[in-house]
Amino acid sequence: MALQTITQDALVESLFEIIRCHGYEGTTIALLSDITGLKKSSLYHRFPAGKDDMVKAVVLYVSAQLQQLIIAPLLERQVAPEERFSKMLVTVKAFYGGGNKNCLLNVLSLGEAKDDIKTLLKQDYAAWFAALSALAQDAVLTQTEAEVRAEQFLIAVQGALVVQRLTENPPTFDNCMAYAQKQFFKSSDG
Amino acid sequence: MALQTITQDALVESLFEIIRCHGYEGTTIALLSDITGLKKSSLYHRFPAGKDDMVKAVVLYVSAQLQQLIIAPLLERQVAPEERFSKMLVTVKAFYGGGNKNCLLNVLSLGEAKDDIKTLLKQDYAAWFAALSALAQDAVLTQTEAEVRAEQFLIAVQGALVVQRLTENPPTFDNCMAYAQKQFFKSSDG
DNA sequence: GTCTATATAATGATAGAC
DNA sequence: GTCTATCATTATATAGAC
Repeated sequence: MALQTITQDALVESLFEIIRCHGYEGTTIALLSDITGLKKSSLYHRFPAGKDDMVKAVVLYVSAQLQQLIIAPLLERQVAPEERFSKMLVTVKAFYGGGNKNCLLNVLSLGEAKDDIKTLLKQDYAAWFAALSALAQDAVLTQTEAEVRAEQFLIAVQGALVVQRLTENPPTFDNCMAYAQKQFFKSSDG
Repeated sequence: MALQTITQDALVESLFEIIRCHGYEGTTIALLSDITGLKKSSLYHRFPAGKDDMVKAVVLYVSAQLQQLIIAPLLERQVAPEERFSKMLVTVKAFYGGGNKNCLLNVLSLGEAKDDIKTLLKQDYAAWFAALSALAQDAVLTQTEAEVRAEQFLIAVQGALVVQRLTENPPTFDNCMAYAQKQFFKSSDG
């Protein structure tokens, strides 16, 4: 059998999909080995500190994705707020597989991942929240109201993912995102 | 050291708190033994089929709680819909410890719990959804709109729990519930 | 950098005394 | 019905050949 070869990026992407699906304690080194095709000792060669090292690499990868694909576009002030939001939704739907894939923030904040990992997750949430809040303020809302909308939207994302996983009813997430967009930009009184 | 003694109800309640906190794979028999004070073999005596038996007992216990404390009061048609909803919120806030405790439906739908357990979780969600939908129809909404409101509320519950766990920002859940109540009963135009 | 082989600890589960 | 003691399996992790 030929030696396995896989770039570090492709490997981390693969680890990400496994971890978001199985959670921290549900992800075993044997499972990572089986799915990536790399033997366990090879995984340890790439991540000397073991499982936590692998999880941390995945979290950092997701942080970078979040920053590039979601947060940066949200802050492009030359684009109209509604359009920035729409483009974010396209990315978000793809990122969560139309609501069929879990959010790492939910999955890893549940398990007994190390504190430094939970701090990174918290920072990811905060960054997304701040970008949404800034967008809402660009759309003429007060800071207070903008922060409420940002939080409500992120609650809708996490909640819809949980509910769709639970009910296995695929339109839930996409429907919820469409509704959330209307709510995000509605006039302040309603 | 004296023999441990604990009623089955108190034991299941204790198992519930451990499982909702640590998840399916994060909950080890050793941990259950440490916290309940019962030795591992005593746990197996009470739940001969092992871990899955324990989890199933917890899920059935939660189903009963949901039915008695949340669903039944929601369906008391002699009480005004707004009041039924308010009373549900009091129960829900207590049940989730003001947003500091996890929902078993989220926790167990993530892990690799057996299919019959996931079916029970699905039924719990469906029962809560149906009761909320009936309540919304009592409050004069169309069936379609009632079902949207019911789903939106349950999404808010699950999402707010995730976000509060993530941010460790305690008012999140209670604030979200207050907002959700207003949304649930607002007039149909939006 | 990947592999085979192995060490060490934790996990789910059982046998049998009291 | 609870306990001590133990088992078989799986988990994380390492040593060393190629």
